[in-house]
Amino acid sequence: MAEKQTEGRGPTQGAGGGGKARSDINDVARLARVSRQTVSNVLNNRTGYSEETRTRVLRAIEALDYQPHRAARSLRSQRTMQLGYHMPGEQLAAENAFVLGFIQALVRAAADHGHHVLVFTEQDDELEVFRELVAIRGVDGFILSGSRGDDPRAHYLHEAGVPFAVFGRTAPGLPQTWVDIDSVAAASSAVDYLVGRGHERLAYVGYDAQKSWDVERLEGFRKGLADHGIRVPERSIIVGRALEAVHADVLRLLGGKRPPTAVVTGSDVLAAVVVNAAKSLGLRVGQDLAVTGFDGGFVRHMTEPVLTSVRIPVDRIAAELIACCLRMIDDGTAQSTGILVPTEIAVGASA
Amino acid sequence: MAEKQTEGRGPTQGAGGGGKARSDINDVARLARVSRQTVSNVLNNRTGYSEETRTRVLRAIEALDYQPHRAARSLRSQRTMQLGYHMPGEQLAAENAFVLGFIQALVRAAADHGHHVLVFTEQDDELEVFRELVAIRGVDGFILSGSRGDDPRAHYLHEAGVPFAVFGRTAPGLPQTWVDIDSVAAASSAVDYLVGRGHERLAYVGYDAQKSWDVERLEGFRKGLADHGIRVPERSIIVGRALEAVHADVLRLLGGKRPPTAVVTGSDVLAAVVVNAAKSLGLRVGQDLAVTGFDGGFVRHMTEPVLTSVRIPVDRIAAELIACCLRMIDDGTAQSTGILVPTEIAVGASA
DNA sequence: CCGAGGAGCTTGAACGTTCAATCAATACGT
DNA sequence: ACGTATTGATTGAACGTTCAAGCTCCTCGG
Repeated sequence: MAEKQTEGRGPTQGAGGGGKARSDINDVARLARVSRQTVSNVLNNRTGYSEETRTRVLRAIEALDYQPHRAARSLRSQRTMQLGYHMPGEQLAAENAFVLGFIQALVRAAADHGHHVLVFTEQDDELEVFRELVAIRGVDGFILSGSRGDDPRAHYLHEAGVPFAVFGRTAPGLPQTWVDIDSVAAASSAVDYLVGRGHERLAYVGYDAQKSWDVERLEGFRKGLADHGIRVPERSIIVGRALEAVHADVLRLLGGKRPPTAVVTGSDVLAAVVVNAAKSLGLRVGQDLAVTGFDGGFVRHMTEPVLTSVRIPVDRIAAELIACCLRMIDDGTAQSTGILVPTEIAVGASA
Repeated sequence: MAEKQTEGRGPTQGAGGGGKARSDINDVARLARVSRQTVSNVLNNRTGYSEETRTRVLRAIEALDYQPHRAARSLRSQRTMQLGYHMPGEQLAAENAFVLGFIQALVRAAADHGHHVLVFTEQDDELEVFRELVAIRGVDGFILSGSRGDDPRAHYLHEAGVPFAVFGRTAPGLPQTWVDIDSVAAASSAVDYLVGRGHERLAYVGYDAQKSWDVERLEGFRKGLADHGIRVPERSIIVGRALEAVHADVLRLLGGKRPPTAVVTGSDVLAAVVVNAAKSLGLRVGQDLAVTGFDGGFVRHMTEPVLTSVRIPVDRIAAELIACCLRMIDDGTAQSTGILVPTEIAVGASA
């Protein structure tokens, strides 16, 4: 069965000895006895080839361990297969505890679609890196998180016509795709949980209202109270950003007269602070005082007892974000859609 | 002063109205009345043009807001200007508290050199993503961290001839570039600090020996003791991975007879656990019991009082790693070098 | 029997840059 | 004055892929 020997050599070998040059699409084509284009078609599973050719091509790809050159691909197809994630830059921010898990989830979700994640943070001007990344066409789209109100990043990306998906809601006027948890429902579910376990004197500890989440979680707490016809004094609602200050306020509250029996918090980090304060006063968390967290990441395990916490389903959120973003990239259209993903309560021993 | 008008049109405009096509190198060349190549040379600051041409080119670049197309560049130059960072994948691992700060530092350091960071994590097989990234030429090099002993990742990258720099030491036989803190000295400096403040009954709480760091920190603790001629009972050395178990052990230790007056820990997360346990027993941390952490990230502020901690200088480390990695990429040579960066003690109120 | 249409495959061009070679003009040493 | 560098610049080709045509053969309806 005389092979036609179009040009019998294998993958382009460097003339010398050691140089093991990677094979390109032409090598595959040669081995499979088809044209470049057919290989390309198989690779991008388009139509226009027989089943038999397909297997021959796949076999050749396998044999040569061929993988298409990313840069060459992007150059022609205008797709980098990379998404950019703008991470918050503050080194010591308490929200950071959440971000790592989010990144992990994003990376995984992106990988499921054959994409990579380029993580960046602002240097000087917040939009600078965005502009650069868009200009050099370094990514196909962006994932944003931690929006505060009217987000300049969202405005810029919209303006520039670059696909993006937001975790959280932002820039009300803009057509955009977002994924969010129902923070109000989530916080109020924490109240439900505590009331269900017999608590009536509740308190709330949260961040001051910098991001929409902070506002909504407090709102959810208030709604939860209202649902059960409970009223709490205003001093039982503590908000702040500096953990030291929050700690002091909590100490005062717990040490005061008619202290709360349960505390809902806006994050696991804050819950840890509350646990700390409670223990300083000799209270046994989980027995003398119930505490719920909000996040469900690794911080939940840092306290003793392990926190009962409203878990933010990062995997689900990341999957939706990536899927939405990729859909926008494929369609080229920016329709306004929002997805609310449900939270659940991860039960620990703190409440 | 009649312009020569080689071909007077500006950046390639889409015929229609709205389409604002980006300008390419030819547009710049045209506007500056030089050739592509000269623009390219200016861009990559090579030699071979007059100062006057240079300014003309720069002016043109400025005017057109030109930025070279990343993919085109990589295709020809074989440089992606991207580095890969393999992040640990476990969602709930306590080491995670450290990773985010490290990523932030890496991203910043890379940006200082005009590079981006592609963060990834293993899916199934640990090396799978490495292989893929190398095959498609998605990055110029890798940054590794969290090496445990003989790291298969390092072996693979060495084998494949891909530049990489490691935070921590690994794979003893391999020529490689690493940056590390002197964990032994760091941990022993914590002992010095505590002894300096009058403590004699010390304890250690660390992770069990999975990574070299864990081992060295304990070793440093022992060295510190030896330096001061102090002996501690073996039960004062607690190692484990599950935070709950560590908590229980610490409770037992602190509640026992002749409990330590100071605890050195192998991470801020563990220190937080110790603080928790101490408070459960009614001890005032910073007064009745001194606790030192190890890391210096945001976790340090999660406890009350704020932790006194051995700070790992992530910015410095990231800068060195990136610089080393880029040097390897430029030179194409993998020489064996190691850099030990000093730690310092971030003084809080816990010790 | 012819022409339209489609399935299956191929070919030249293009994407935007850098590489390698070349060229013109000026400066230099003897 | 003449060959030879040196400086400043240009041009064709190449990187490895996908796009946009095109080509060939076969089928099928009229």
